Amino acid sequence: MTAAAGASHPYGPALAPSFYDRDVVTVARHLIGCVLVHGETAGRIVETEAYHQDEPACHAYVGPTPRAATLFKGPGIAYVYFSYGIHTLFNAVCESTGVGAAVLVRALEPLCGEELMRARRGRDPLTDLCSGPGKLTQALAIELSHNERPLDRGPVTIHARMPLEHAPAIAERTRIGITKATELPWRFVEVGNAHVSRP
DNA sequence: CATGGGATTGACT
DNA sequence: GTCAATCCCATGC
Repeated sequence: MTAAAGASHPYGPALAPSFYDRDVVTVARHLIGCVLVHGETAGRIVETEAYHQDEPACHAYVGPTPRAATLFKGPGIAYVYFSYGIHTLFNAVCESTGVGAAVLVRALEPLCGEELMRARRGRDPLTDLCSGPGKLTQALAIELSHNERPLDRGPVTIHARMPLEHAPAIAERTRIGITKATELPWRFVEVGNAHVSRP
């Protein structure tokens, strides 16, 4: 890779808060193909899910509890939380301030820092580095301290699709691993991408 | 304050 | 296919 210290990323510009200030399902679809960056590691987003306060699978459904408060604090910030006592899950908060909504990033195609990802994950196969929401946070070293940090300024940032890349083919699915509102087709995957968590 | 469950993963039958 | 790990948070007494 390139990357002298201080050099700009070889990706498009970081997405502004206005990108996230839209219907959360639309944002989930548009995030496919964008690039998630943290330090020397980066990956192309290939799987997302939308969550909104009006449906019971969303943490914001019960209102702004201490954990879910982040979801109401305005578009373009990170929502990071622990699941199953083991894994950290990364979301991008969407829609207007006061509305609880976020996109869960579920899988990445590694672009930069693959050896660092392998070291952090303790695994070798490329498709086992970021092919799940808990895996990608471990590979990119995303932690609870990144909660509520702005996604256009970092330390964790999301960038527009790589300039020369054509628009990805996107398939719509139902969300995974939830018990409520399972019928909503709010999961988006890039068709045929080997890094998706579940085909 | 005690308890139960979860937007998961990895190891094992 | 099954199942344990492990801890924060929401809920209820």
